[in-house]
Amino acid sequence: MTESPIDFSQLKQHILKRIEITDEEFAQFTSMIKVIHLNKKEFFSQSGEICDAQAYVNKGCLATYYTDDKAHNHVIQIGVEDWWIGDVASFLNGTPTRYNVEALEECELFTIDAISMEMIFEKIPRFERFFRLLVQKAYAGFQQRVMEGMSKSAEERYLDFMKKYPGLKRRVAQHYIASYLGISPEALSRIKKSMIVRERSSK
Amino acid sequence: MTESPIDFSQLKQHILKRIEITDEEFAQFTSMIKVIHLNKKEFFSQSGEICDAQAYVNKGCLATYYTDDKAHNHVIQIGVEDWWIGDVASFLNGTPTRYNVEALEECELFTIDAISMEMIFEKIPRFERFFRLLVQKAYAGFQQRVMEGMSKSAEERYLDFMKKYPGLKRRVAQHYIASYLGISPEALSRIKKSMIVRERSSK
DNA sequence: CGTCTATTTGAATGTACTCAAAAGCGGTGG
DNA sequence: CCACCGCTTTTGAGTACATTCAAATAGACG
Repeated sequence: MTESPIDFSQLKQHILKRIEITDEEFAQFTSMIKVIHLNKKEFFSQSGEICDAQAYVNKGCLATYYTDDKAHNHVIQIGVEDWWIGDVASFLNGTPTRYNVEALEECELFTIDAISMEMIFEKIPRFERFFRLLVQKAYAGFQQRVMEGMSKSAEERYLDFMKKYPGLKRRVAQHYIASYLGISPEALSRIKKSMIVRERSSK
Repeated sequence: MTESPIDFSQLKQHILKRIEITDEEFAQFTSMIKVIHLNKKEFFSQSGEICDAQAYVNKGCLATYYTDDKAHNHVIQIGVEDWWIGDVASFLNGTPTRYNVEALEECELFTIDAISMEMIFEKIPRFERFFRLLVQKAYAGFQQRVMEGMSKSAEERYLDFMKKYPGLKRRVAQHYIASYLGISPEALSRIKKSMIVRERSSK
């Protein structure tokens, strides 16, 4: 039986951009990692569960959303290659998550659970810094996004979205993008249309 | 010259609810604290500055808001007695804050800057946990608030607000509350009116 | 090729916004 | 103590933007 070798090079670059580690330390880290493969529409985690792992997206794309009382979904975040996903609050506190994390494409994830993370922190304290930076970045990014949601029009937010996630609109269904932008799918369709019309008439 | 003694009892209770510390450790902590007094409309911190301190609200009430391109203010958070305020991202990363933190009443704040915080962490590592819990709570609370903003009507959010901050509407100007709820002052005025009308007709 | 789902379009509705004016409230000074 | 000033809140009118529901079209996939 042959194990296919796993390519961690993207993850390694990701970490090296933030902290310094040796090959050996990286190997210790990857030895804790579980590789998870998700098909489109499968879940990494679902509302009500404890999200006791964080996942590095090596390939693919996922949406984090929550479902409100009226059974409407609200996409909080879209994660693509080289991002981390998973509910940080649930991970850190051990409380149930309110989010669903769903694969929008076939995905390859590298996951690490809270216990392994603790072990890594003990062995290689610099990882604590790495993880703290991750959480801070998640928090700051979320704040940024919310502030933009409050002050920009839906069209501006759509333009920002396309800048932030180049090429993504060809990969994920529009209604996920609409939800991410905080509008209905119909509204997004109309915004796109009006942008095209304006584009044409300006030539 | 007589120093008036500072009453830290509320802060002590606040901390004891979360971690165990001795009187001596608490004294070490308070020795790092600066007491700040703010009059109504004065700022604890302003956009563009580095917010290198966190503040415990011993008395009074403040709003954290940011000002967008169109010079509109958006209240992100309202902090009252027994809360912490200050931009966590700016504090941790040393980056300029995008927020203004303004006193809505006369306030007494107990502040601790990043360097003192580091020193406390070294002397009393349990404070690291305390602070981490604080950040996590801020993050989780912010997420919660945003999720509610997305799924609830303005009226529901107003009802939630009054439950969360009992008595506060008598203390702060309505337009701050409106901004916190994500609506215009006029809209809030109308919502209140329609609630009263409905109230009356249901009797 | 047919079926299922996603997207677009249409029409009517609603919610909140802007701008403008009036009313209310609180504090200050005569 | 009252009159006035400035600021906040309320009310009104018109408008913009996105929503809902329903139907038509387009796309994806077996």
